[in-house]
Amino acid sequence: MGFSSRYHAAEAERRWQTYWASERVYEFNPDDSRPIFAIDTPPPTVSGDIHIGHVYSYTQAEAMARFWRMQGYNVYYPFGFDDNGLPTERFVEKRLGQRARDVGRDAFIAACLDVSREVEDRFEAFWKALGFSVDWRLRYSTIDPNARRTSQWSFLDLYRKGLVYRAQAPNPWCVECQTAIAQAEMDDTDRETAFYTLQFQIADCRLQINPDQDQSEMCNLQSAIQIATTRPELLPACVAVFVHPDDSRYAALVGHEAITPLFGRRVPILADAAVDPSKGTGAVMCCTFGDTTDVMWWREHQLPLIPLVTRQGRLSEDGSPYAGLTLRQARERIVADLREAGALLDEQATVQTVRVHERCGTPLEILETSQWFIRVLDAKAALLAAGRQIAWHPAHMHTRYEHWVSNLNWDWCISRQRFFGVPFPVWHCDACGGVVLADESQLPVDPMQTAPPHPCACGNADLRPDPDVMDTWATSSVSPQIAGQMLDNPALFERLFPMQLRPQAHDIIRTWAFYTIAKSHFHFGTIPWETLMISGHALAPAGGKISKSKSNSAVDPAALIERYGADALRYWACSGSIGADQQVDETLMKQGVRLVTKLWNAARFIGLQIADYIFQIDSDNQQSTICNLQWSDRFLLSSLQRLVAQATGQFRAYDYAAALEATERFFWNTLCDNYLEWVKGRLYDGAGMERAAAQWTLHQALLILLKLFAPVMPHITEEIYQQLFAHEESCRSIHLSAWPVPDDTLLDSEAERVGMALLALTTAARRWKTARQLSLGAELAQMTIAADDDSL
RNA sequence: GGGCGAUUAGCUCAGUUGGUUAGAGCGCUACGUUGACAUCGUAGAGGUCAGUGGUUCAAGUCCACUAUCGCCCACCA
Repeated sequence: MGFSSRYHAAEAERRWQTYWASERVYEFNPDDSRPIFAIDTPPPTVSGDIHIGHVYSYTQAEAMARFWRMQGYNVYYPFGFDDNGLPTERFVEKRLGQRARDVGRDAFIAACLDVSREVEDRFEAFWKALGFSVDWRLRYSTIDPNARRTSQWSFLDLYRKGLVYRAQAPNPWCVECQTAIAQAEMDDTDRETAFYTLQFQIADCRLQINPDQDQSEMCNLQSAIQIATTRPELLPACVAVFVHPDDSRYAALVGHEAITPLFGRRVPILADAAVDPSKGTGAVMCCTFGDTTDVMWWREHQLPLIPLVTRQGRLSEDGSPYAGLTLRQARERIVADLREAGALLDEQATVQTVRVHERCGTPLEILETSQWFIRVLDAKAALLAAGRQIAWHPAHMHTRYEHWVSNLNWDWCISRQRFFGVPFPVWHCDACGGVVLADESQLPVDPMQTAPPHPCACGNADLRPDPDVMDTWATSSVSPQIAGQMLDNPALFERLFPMQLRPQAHDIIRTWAFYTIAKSHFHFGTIPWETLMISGHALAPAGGKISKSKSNSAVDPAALIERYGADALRYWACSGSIGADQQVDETLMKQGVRLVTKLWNAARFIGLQIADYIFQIDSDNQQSTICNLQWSDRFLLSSLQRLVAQATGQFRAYDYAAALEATERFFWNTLCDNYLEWVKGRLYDGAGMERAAAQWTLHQALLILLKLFAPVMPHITEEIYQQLFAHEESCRSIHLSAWPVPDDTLLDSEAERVGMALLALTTAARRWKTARQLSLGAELAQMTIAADDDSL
């Protein structure tokens, strides 16, 4: 074998990936008695291709998995794909160029399964090409039978614990996707709209006139009230007008009724402190439902409900004569008619922030629908407490969780009126309004295809299957239970759970992290993992978010592997600090390539120089070598022990980036630029123990540095390790070898002082030569140095 | 409106519990092919650490305020 003059990354990386697979280097062994380190891998959403952001985030976690494996843990490293749910449905709809409801339930589900499978295989191939140490036997998807079964088990468990309920309630609704959604799935966007001022007549206003005052003025003042709105199309659903209780302009009107223009509906004028008197006219109409304030007023003041907007986003019969129109059409017509009727007093363009569905950008409506909810609002305090038991890296990300939980104001709506998801294991009884749950033995079950286990308690056997599917997060929030094989292998799960690590990006703290913590709390009263490792985002080279649709070779992961190699791409990913966003920077990838080359060349040289020593190593030989270490050897070995201690501490604190930087600095500057040059004389011309001391030192340094680099650059380190050290350590792979432990007997502060003096001497000599434009190889007649260290 | 981050060399970023002349890589300038490496090496130029005020013997680091940027949340009639 031996070292060729050049390292061919593409060939070597493929070769080692094949070797790792055939040697089952990363497979979890349940019979291994060492402590387990279980990782709750983030299953990427199947909604597009791999992008550089995935590489950034996943690689950082992968390097940590390698570190813990070398620390002696029995690493459980599964990999999942989140393919069930709306994101995948939207992706597939886009591909098919057809809406799900037009394709048909069964055909659409089949298409989703096909597309998911294809995308997941591509992802897996990519992660393998990046050298991921995943145990691919543990691959799962959130639509597979085990995931569906676990998810349905979760539902049944929560139902029995009284933590899930079905309610007819106002809830955010997407008219584009035609489904209910949860609070966590809402985004904000600005849109241009108009602020309309409408004139409402006051009912029976003449009866209110005080005969002692000027009649004409009084009548003008109180015969009408002006309200400002951005949603005139909701006028048919107006159920009240609100003013602020301290607003003297309207005080006299509170308790009376206004009449909606065009529709002539009498609605009460009510006072509520939630009204902002300075906004618009200070009087606002309450519709069912324009926003969450309307919902609050509707509840608190027990107002009637007019279901104006249909699930398709059109006006219902309650909007007659505008029934059947889309919201947009209705707005245009109603505004025009208001204008004609003289009820439109003002119209001003304005920019308004509206809530939209994060998946499609469509403004959300609030509809009263029948949905399943999980009671999270009651558990805020417990969920905050759970969050505090988890170690967050970086720590400040915990604050986001705290704020999200503290500010929750909806229970978690988990039902979706969609297709590609986990069905509810439930049949409804229309006779008594009760439900029949599936038996656990039936799971996973599709109630549309399977008969209920028994008739309803009321005797009715004609049950209606629940047609909905679960929110995708309702399933991915049990990823520790899915990945940990809770139902198939409870004994194993017992050992895996709570898991040690959840890596994920910061944008899904409010969803995946939160929901997983909630589920774990509800099911088991425990936290799901000990540590949360939160990654930042990769930013496009010019700054800003990576657009998934943009195909740019500077951010195309496959092209980057081809151009720089997996190790170099990993080097870039791991140079970004934990939790910090980082621009995609090809100069860092080039730096990674240089580091790989430098490692190769240094190893090639060291390998040659120590070849005649390696084979002699035995304890006697090693002992006498250590006794003959020179100042420079002792300097290098001593500072190496400090490096090991430092890098180990940094890895343990999830600061892989700092560990990498320190290791690189030591390797490049201390070892290559200086120590190697110092000992060349001894290596070439020295003899006996003097030479052996340098050989042993180089041997130790290279082996330890390879191990410190191994989590970030698994291929080049394996390549060198296999050539020089694998036989000696009797190890199949550097990645199964033991992480170095600092050897305190090698600490030598005096030698480090001498080393610093040697460095100063070296630098001075180089500066002197450079100033005279001499080659660094030029011989110097003599050197004197005013060193303050007389031990030289 | 509230919160969390960030602001350090032309660019991308490090700067640990406050401690001499603030670092790295890239880029730039000059030089050098020395028996691992030109995908290299050496040396150099380049920063009033966003601003103001404060605490301290000592502040890039701690505190307050301000500005700009990013993200999260709330409001959004």
